[in-house]
Amino acid sequence: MDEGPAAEQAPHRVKRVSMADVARLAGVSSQTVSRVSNGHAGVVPDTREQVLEAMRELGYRPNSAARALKRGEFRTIGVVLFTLSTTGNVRTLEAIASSAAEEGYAITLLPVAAPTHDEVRGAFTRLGELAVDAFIVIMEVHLLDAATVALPPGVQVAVADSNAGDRYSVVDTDQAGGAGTAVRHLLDLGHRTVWHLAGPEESFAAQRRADTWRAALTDAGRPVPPMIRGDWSADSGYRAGLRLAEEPDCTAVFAANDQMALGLLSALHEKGRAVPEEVSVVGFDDIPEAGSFLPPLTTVHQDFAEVGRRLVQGVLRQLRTESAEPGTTLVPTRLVERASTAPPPAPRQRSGKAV
Amino acid sequence: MDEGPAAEQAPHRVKRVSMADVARLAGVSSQTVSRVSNGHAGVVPDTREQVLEAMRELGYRPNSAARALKRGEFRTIGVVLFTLSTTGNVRTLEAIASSAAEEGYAITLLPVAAPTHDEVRGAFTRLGELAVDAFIVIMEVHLLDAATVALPPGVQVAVADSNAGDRYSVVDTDQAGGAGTAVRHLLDLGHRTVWHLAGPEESFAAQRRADTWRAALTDAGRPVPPMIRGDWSADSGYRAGLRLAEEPDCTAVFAANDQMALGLLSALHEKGRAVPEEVSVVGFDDIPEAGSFLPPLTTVHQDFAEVGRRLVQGVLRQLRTESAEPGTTLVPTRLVERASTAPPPAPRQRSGKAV
DNA sequence: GTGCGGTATGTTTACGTAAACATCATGATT
DNA sequence: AATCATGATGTTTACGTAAACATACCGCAC
Repeated sequence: MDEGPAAEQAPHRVKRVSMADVARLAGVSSQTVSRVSNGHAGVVPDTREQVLEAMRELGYRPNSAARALKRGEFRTIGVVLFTLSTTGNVRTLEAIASSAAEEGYAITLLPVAAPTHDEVRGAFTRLGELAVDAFIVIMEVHLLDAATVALPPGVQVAVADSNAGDRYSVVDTDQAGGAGTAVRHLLDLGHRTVWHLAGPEESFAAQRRADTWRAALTDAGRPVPPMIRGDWSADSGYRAGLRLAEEPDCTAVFAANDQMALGLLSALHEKGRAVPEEVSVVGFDDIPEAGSFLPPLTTVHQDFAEVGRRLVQGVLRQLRTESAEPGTTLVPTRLVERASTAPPPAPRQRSGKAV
Repeated sequence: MDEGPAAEQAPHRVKRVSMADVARLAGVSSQTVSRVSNGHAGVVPDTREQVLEAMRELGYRPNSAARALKRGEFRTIGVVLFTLSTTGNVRTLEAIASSAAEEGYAITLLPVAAPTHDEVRGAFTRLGELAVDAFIVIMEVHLLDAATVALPPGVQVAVADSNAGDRYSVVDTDQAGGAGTAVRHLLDLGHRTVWHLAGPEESFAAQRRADTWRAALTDAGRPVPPMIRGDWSADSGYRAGLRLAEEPDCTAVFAANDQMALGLLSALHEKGRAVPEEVSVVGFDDIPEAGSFLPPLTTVHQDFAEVGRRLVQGVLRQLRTESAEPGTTLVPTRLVERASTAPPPAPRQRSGKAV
């Protein structure tokens, strides 16, 4: 049987070992092999051992396509995202992957080249044909809207970075809580008001942080300085910093993420504005490097791991109950105080043209 | 046909639409549906339109499990990696994902919890059962060795961050070229020698960079200072920086990655050692934030996108030719000069106890 | 010893797709 | 008019697995 005539037929393609091959070698039916393979009861130890031995000898590996076809499930979750260039996405993805692995699920990545409606729609179409039981979307909601039409029915979805809690199961960091804490921290330190270096308009998270910043100032009866827009990059933070350095009134800045805070720090240093003595800076994210910035950055810590975990759990629960669970779950943040914040320079005069 | 008796049988499970359903509605055979679905010729426009209409109406999506079973391929590449916490891995993964997408392949992620032999072996076993045609491994070679036994035969592999070019198809950044350029840049600036802040021992890339650093100094007839070991993190760079700040002879440091360089910068600043006036620092990677460090970091740029692209192309080529292609492909680097390097402080005296 | 319950194992079938082969009409060629 | 190539479409089959059903065998109760 080792050198059967069939062995010659396809020299170029490695014929995979199937249950039938194992069955033949072990002298049992393929159903018995299936039972052993799936750990079902009702196989006498003697037979089981024979089958296992045959599997080992032939190097049998179950064919997942056939298995999926039979079972009707792939044990795989698709993850749609735009980019791996933001810390948040990467960390969330990492958490999703490990949570999924714990549940015996694999992750299939579906990168979307550009955040345009067409691209997103295309991605969803492909995802629909993909070997995936459910998926998790990490992107801005307004793009998701456009793609809704293409959302394959019956496939469960969970979403991050979005406010679509009315239609989907959304898990997100408590943006408002975090931003509020950041602003209040600066106010408590004695700053008259707080400037804001915001993320890009398209980002729900950025918008949420900005809204909260404005509300926190208004609630405290403080003036609201003009908002500055960045694009999450350190570079945009640098450019913003050059502008802010020119504002003598600016003693405190809340940056919407740590990368922009880094650029900001760089620009302030270049312009001779000392942090935190003259200007206090707070970031958002708490990336691992934040503690090594100059000065070490006070920032809002996001628990991306928890977001990822809940995303996976949510989508699996939906899968099991066969029902959607719209609603939003918020993961709390916490402020990590380091060395980039301090009380404002001096009991300044109103018009503040001193120095 | 809309309200057939079969409609009631399974209220809880969404019965997926199959080719047969489409065929019935369109009044053709399922083979014709298959032909339309795969864009084969030999279907009259009239019929084709009818089929497409039926597909649309029923929301037909091909079942990828059945397709994979029939075709014997999944059009999916598995990616094994330890962590998404290093820039290199993330950027490489991103490039892999988009290159693969261009070729019509999806990416399945297989995170390995801990870099132990058991974990790796387990990961490979799982990967063997996964719906994957080939895979790409991003990890240290000595761990790959242990797992070789479990490598499913007939499945093609490409590897990054390894020197296993004799057995696998390896694609890597030209570590030696990059490290050599970095060291020579500092030497050319007039520094007597260059210190090295190395990455962790397990990393092939770290080892390679360290070896090259040593060789470059030796070639130039310069003394080789003791090597300092970090673990890629900014934190370890900070700790190393505290030590280096105590070395009056140290005027130039080559850090094995940008994160460690960041920590180093932070420590040097804290200790009052000016960069680049007193100490020059060169990094490796050129992460997007490197330009915003204080001072902006001179570093070796790695083309991760190219590495990812070649990895995918390599593995697909192997898949098509059904043959392994051991060998190593090196992707060139280039030095990005920013503001963290300068000539050494002064024409110092030999014993250098000045200042 | 006949029948019965239970267990170990074998046989049939279906999952959805697509290759291979079969059929049928149409119109051109003899 | 008979033949044949051509193109459009239908029918059969196989991919590898696992559920459902079938069978064979064992020991025990009557």
